[in-house]
Amino acid sequence: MMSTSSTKQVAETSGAGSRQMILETAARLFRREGYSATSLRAIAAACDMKAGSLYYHFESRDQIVSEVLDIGVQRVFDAVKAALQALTADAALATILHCAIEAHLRALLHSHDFTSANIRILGQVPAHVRESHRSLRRAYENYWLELLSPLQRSGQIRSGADLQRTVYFLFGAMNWATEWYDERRFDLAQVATEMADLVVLGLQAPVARRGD
Amino acid sequence: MMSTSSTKQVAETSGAGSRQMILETAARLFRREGYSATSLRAIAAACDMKAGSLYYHFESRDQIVSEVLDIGVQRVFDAVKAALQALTADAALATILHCAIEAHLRALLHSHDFTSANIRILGQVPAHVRESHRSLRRAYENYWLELLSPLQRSGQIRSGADLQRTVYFLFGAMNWATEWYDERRFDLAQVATEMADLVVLGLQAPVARRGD
DNA sequence: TAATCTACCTAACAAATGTTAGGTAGATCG
DNA sequence: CGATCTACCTAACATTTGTTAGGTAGATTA
Repeated sequence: MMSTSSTKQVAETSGAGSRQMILETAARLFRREGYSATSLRAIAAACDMKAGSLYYHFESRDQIVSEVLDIGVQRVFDAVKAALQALTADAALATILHCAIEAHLRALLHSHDFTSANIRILGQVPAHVRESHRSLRRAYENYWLELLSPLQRSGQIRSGADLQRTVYFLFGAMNWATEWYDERRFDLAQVATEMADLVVLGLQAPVARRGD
Repeated sequence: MMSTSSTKQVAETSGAGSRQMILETAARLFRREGYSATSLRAIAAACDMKAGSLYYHFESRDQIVSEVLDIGVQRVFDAVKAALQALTADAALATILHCAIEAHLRALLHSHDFTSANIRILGQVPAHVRESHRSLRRAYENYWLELLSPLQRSGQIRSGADLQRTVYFLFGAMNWATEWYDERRFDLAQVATEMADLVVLGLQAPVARRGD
């Protein structure tokens, strides 16, 4: 089990030291204000520090944002992998997709600034930062492709569906939730179920473009 | 009233007007670099001007970004409305959705910096700019809701689908294309067809969660 | 011709930026 | 005890930022 600390987050951030706190603060500000609008002084101030002190823990601003980006994808990746490993090997399309979608949405939306920050600022960071981050993103994308691929070969997904684009559509529908999801107005499990219903029905049925 | 308007009208309608050029340049840079990273000096330089000159045409940087945002949504809005007006009143779900999705994607992705800029920078602009832009976005969202609503009442869309969330999912899948679409690698009509297939099948079939 | 208007320009402003150099209180250690 | 290490601090640097004030060449108008 995890530690028995009553306030886990405080215990973790203060226990693991300032470095982790800086990363979490940076992720929160990057997500809310964007990349360029988040200065080192703002990050430092939110940590009760001064800007120069950040250089004790990091070599540059780019290194901070780079780590924030990587952590963001890794958290979603790990969450989805863990959720799917709990399924049996012969799980059906609907089960697999619902499980993966809910895990992705939960990691993305529930108090994880890293994941939301990743979605929002990736298009704003300097090219070399984005480049060094690309392999991890590619790996996560491939993970989804290899999740769907056997389902198409076994006939559970109609052969007409292009899996590459399907994954893009799915990522879009899920990641866009960072723009509208509000945990006070929506229930995450219900959103995940609705999205899974839509996609499962859209993928498994045979194509019938005219009439019904 | 219309007497000596020849000069004025030429200046207004010719694309050579500096004001329009500034807006187009700003949209292009906002899209590529993000909001905070695009300075007035950069916009001006790309127009062969100096930063101070922009204040002859605009009151502030906020006004420029505000107009860019509005134009972005308005272009997509107009394109979708025009495409749907070409349909007959009794068009089926599949036809309507395919038409609307293709129009949205085409306006979003084909050489329209305004539309892509809108998607990318909306989350980065100051709150009061985003606020003044909200009614237009809300109007476009409602347009889609009122597009789907009669289709659900007539039974073409299963009653279990929540239309509000469905529109969110759709916007996500479509708008996310700004992150991966490359006109050299994909065919827009095909992407639109695949997305429409997925969504139409997902919406029209009855919910059947287990087997078939 | 003289006056005005258009569409820019230059130059400066205060504030904010990432980054660096050097200093320092307090803990740890030989 | 003194030495070293940790984790910050202050103060400055060269740029860059949005914005403003005032100027000006050229076209238009009276």
